Amino acid sequence: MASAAPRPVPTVARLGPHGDHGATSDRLLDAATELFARRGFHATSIRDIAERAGANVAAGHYHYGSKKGLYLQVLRQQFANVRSIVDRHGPLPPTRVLCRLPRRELIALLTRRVETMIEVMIAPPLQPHGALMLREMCDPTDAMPIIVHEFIRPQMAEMAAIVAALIPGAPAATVQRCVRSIVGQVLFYRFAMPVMLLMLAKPSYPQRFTREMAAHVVEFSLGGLARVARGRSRAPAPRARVRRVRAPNRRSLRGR
Amino acid sequence: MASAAPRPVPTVARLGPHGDHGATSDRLLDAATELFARRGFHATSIRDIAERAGANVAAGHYHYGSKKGLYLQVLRQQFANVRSIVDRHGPLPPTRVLCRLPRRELIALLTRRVETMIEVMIAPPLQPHGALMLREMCDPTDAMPIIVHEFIRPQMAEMAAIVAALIPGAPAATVQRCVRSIVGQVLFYRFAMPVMLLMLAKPSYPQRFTREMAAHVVEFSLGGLARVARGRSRAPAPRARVRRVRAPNRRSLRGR
DNA sequence: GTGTTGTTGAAACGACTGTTTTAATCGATT
DNA sequence: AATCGATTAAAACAGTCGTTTCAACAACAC
Repeated sequence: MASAAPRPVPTVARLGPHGDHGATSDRLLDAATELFARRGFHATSIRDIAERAGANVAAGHYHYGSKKGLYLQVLRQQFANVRSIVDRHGPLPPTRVLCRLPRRELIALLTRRVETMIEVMIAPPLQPHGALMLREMCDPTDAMPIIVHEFIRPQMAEMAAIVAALIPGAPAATVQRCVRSIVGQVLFYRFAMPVMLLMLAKPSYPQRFTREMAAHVVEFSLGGLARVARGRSRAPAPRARVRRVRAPNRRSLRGR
Repeated sequence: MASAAPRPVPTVARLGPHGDHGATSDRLLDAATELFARRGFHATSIRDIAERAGANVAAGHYHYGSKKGLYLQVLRQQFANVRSIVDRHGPLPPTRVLCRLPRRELIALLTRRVETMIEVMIAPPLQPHGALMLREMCDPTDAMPIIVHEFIRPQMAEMAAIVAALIPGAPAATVQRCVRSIVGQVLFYRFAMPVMLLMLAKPSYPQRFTREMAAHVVEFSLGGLARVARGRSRAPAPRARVRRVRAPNRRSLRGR
């Protein structure tokens, strides 16, 4: 593998203490990726990472400045990976072309995006992306803009273009809501994975399951889009109020 | 405060070191709830909790045995709260009655469930439930069964009953998938909240936003349900395969 | 009063944390 | 061969961690 794509000429590889291509720094990054994804930032120690990488405790600081620096580098690398996968679709046709596409092809475009998302985030073997992203949702760090810029924004922008073409004339806010409905359906299976696996009594999602998942999300979403598009041209439907119910007094629930 | 609602008769309050009603143990639980939700288990120290509760470091162990014991008690209490809110709807009519309900009323039932979910998990002021649940999805602990049993299972079971009535004759697996699509749409706004707020450039969801959120999810879902119900009686649609693309070699992406 | 029981306070325990220091090692250039 | 820079290794740094110990304190039973 590595021999097929040889390292950048080592004679030029003098980039100072940070950012060079020593084998140790790679092993550190791999070990850190694995452990940060599995246990999280706080529960992972530099010593754990060093041991798993077969390196010294000081190596982390030498190559990445600090634990947080290493963490940031892990996320940069991981979401650059994700971005490169997403970009395999090639650029989406411009909006004016998209709007003239037959519905069948629009659906195919949407389907491919949904399938890619499932493949990247949900289908086993699980990649570190999902766990790292989920952890960032718990404790946002400086890496959040990376995730948004490399993964979420492009993914949602492409979907928005397709959705806009599927429900022509819909206001931008409506398109955004629909995109979130589609993405939300997919991400549920990743974010609520522990719950789902516990309820399914399985160690991981079966292949059949992820396959049917993609087909269902597309089907369900096409129905949703159709109704949203139809409803817009008929009733404004400004009902539905979220009632504001306070949580009950804590003490009244304490003693068993 | 404490004088307004006097403690349970102190002469009987002899329940052993754990599980009594001392004011300290309550303050500890409140402080722990707040901090565990905000910073997570590993990033929160017993000393932080004790300080915030105005108690000694030893108090935590005295009342709850260990840090993990305190954490578990926090989750038990919080999801008992959630359960009691969800149960305010009163029991759902049995399935055979549900199936004979006019469609309008079924939609009203679904809407109420969606609104409650949004209110409990998403609408500000944010309660600790959401953060604690999200953290459990990152690092499942012994508290997972509590969450599933007290919150997820009943919520999804009720939705399943309503959905089943809305698409009569649909197989159970289809109903389950639709329920997950609905719940997923809602949970997206909680799980991806940091991303959403960053993209919206807002500190929290505006009231308008959560209100429109509920209306949209219901509309979108009704469309999805309609299409899934219709599609079932026409085409089996066994297409859509998740392609299995491996992540690119890490090294090829490293050096900037 | 004495004794008992449930609760709190201060201090200390050993283990582990991220980080720094210092010296040794390696490879290529001069 | 000598020199220099980049890298690695071992040890120590000052803190913090969860937990324990033990003395003091309060309220009650007798």
